[in-house]
Amino acid sequence: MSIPSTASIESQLPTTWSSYPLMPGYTSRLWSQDYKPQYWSKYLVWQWLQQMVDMHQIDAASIHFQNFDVDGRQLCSMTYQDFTRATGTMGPILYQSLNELKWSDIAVGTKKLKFGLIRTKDIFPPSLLIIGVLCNPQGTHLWEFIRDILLNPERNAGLLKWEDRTDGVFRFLKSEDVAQLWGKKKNNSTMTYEKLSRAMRYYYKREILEHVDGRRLVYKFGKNAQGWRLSEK
DNA sequence: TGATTGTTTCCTGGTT
DNA sequence: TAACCAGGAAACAATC
Repeated sequence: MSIPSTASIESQLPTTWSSYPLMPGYTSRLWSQDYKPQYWSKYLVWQWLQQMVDMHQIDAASIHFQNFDVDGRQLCSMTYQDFTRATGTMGPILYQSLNELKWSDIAVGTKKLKFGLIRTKDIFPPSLLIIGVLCNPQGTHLWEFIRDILLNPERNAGLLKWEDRTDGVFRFLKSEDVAQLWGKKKNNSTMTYEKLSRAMRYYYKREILEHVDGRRLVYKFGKNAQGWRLSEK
């Protein structure tokens, strides 16, 4: 089977998520054959990695992210040893998860889904459901979006900065740019920092963020925010 | 189909 | 005076 290039795959994807029909209980994006990790773009590889970090409460600092600056085809060619070298003790888990995805019977699943009779969870293995969720931008919350920018400085063009990495204190460097990026993710061209910050303030009550006194553009992750700590286990 | 959740939008008033 | 902060209220879309 020949594998199309990442660019050609992405050019075939819809520009908006809503252009694919969703069924009740079905939160994944329908990609037909593109579910397979072999077809992932670099971005999806990274998203998968992020999701695994969150799911297994991995210390993100222990992962050599530069080793995952690859597309799905390159990812699938990585050996067990490659994963262990790049992620330490998490290597086996990531390797197994990837293999599970590589060999899942996607064709059967998508065929059944076309008839709209079966919920995703009935036919997809758990790790595949993870991909479904992470491929859905509606599933990514604002605080996770912020956290992911902070955790990936190579993808963060001076938008946000850690003030105190240990305490989870961070600062907006380009508040409006972050708001624009968030708006782009949500297909909302009218997003502003004013609106984004209102959403941020709602997190105080849920203890996802903690209030930082008297400092402009500075926020702090709270006890209910996960995946940002250096030694989160 | 109603309830819930997570924003989004708008607003007023206060602070830096 | 602009930019930001705080939080109430209502609306909205997705999900349960």
